[in-house]
Amino acid sequence: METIVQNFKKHDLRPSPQRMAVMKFLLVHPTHPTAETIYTALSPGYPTLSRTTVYQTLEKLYETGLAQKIVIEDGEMRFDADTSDHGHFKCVTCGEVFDFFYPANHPFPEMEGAFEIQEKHLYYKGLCPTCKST
Amino acid sequence: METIVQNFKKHDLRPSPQRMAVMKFLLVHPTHPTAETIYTALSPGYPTLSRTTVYQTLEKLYETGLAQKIVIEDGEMRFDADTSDHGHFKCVTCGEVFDFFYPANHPFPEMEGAFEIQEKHLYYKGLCPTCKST
DNA sequence: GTTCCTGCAAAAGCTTTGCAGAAGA
DNA sequence: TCTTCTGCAAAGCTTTTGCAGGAAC
Repeated sequence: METIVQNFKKHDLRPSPQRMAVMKFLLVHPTHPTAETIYTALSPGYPTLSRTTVYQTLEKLYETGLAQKIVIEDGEMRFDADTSDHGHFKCVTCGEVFDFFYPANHPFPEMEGAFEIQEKHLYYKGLCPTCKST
Repeated sequence: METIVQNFKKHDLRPSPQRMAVMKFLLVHPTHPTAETIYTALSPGYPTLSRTTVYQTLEKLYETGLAQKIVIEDGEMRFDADTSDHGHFKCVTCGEVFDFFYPANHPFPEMEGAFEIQEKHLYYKGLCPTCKST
């Protein structure tokens, strides 16, 4: 909790109750939620919370590097407070998104020419164990 | 041209003029166009062409494996007639999408457990040589 | 006082769906 | 005939923007 406030201040983000709630939700639910999911989950506790605030908060978290923005399917942006390098797997049947990790020194393809790479994203699609066996 | 017709028939797709035009556009323009880009480009030649047809055609091409569906940014689906394994790089400044290739035997992270992987996507973001030097 | 933040309402952008007519098998 | 395909219009969803009031610094 303390840490969240400190991280916010470090990035010139005011630790408003709404922002704290969104960040806390991401930390407690590492399920790569969408903005809508977060909004729906937090609404009962923050009756006046608006989607606008959720969207803006998530964008801020992404800009400051406090969260990752994940795009696997069009039309749904997901967020992840785990900003370490890791991949994502989306089950095409149940829609759930799983993490998968790899060593820090894992070789990634190089690019020819003078490209400046800022983000690397890796995602797979397929069937999760549960859906596969059904 | 002949090949396109044959590929279509192989997958039970009728080679309508509209579909041929979309497929041909993808082959001639390996620039990962969006549905809108394709629609805009083809409209002059097919005055009655509708977005619906473009969207449906692209979906069909994806389902039959004749094209790849690429999602990097939310809100824009891109398509690529090159269905070989390769990565994509999107320049955050100019928006252009570049291909990058890697050896067929390039090691990709493994997943623990009984996941059935159907698609692997790799994309980078950053600055392209032109935008970097500007 | 000035800047940042919230949230309502509206707009925007991309994609999908319903449906009727046309074309092909 | 029966299935597939096209395309107009409308709807659907997610996300963004304009703006006014409020809070923090």
